Amino acid sequence: MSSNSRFTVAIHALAWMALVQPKRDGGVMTSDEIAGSVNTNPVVIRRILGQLREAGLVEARRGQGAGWLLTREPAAINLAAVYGAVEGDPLFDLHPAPPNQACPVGRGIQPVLRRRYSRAEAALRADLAGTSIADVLKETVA
Amino acid sequence: MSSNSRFTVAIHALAWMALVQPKRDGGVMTSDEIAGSVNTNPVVIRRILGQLREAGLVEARRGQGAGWLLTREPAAINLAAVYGAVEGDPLFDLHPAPPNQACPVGRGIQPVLRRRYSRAEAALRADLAGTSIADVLKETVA
DNA sequence: ATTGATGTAACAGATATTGTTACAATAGGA
DNA sequence: TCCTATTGTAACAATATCTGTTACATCAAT
Repeated sequence: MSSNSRFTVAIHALAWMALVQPKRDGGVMTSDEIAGSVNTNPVVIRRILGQLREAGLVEARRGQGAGWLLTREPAAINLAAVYGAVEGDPLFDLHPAPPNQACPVGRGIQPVLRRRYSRAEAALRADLAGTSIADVLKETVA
Repeated sequence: MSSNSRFTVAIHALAWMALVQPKRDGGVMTSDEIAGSVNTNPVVIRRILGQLREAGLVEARRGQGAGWLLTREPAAINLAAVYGAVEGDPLFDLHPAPPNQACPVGRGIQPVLRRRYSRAEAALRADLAGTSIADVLKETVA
């Protein structure tokens, strides 16, 4: 599976925000600062934080003194929410081309796989839900 | 996540082999026949069945009258084994470039994520292990 | 008005995926 | 021994995705 690192970058950004934000007046952090910790380009960070914003996990201030803020306590952000925010597509694809409808397997397998895949994905999310950004941060700085 | 359809193709091929093989003398099926049901090119099938062969789930006969055979009962092949056979890469990537080692989060987060990701992947596999090719086939032809 | 940040479009390079052609290797059977 | 049907695999094209990058409009506090 050609994977991607958005989940990692999102968790890293949130963990760093959780660490720094309380120590800072106003608490805003810029995409530039976050990019410095993740070691990537600020636009990459803005793209990913934009997805987290749509999911309600962070908030962006604009204008002078702008930046990003967590909207919840780090302990109230779990990895399933982060995963849902940055990962839109289903984990497994079905057939690239529709299977042969003249074959009993080709005709019947897609709904079976769809159900099965969504159960597997639910199991993955349930596991991810057991860890929060606060948990990740605590382990990371330990 | 840029996904792929190898898992789907593998399950489809195995389910069809499980359906047809018992009805056939010798039981071998060619990549051409399987490609006809999946609706793809025989080379795509041979590539994927090759991975299943390396994992010991199927066997290939060569020469005249060659083709593919299941090496186990369909009830003894579970989806976690199929997933393991066709999906080599980890589910989630870490950082594209090493994070900033001067930052406490950048320095400490990778081992935490590695552990966490491998736990999530184990949860996924555990769920997949609960379904066999026989289960898929039964639901598919129902 | 100035300033410093977000939001987003556009593009390049790298890589993955699927489909395809081509052909060597294999082994059964005439 | 030769013919034949199939696997095994390399090579390539088309497409898509991912990451990084430049560029610039938008925004709001000072």
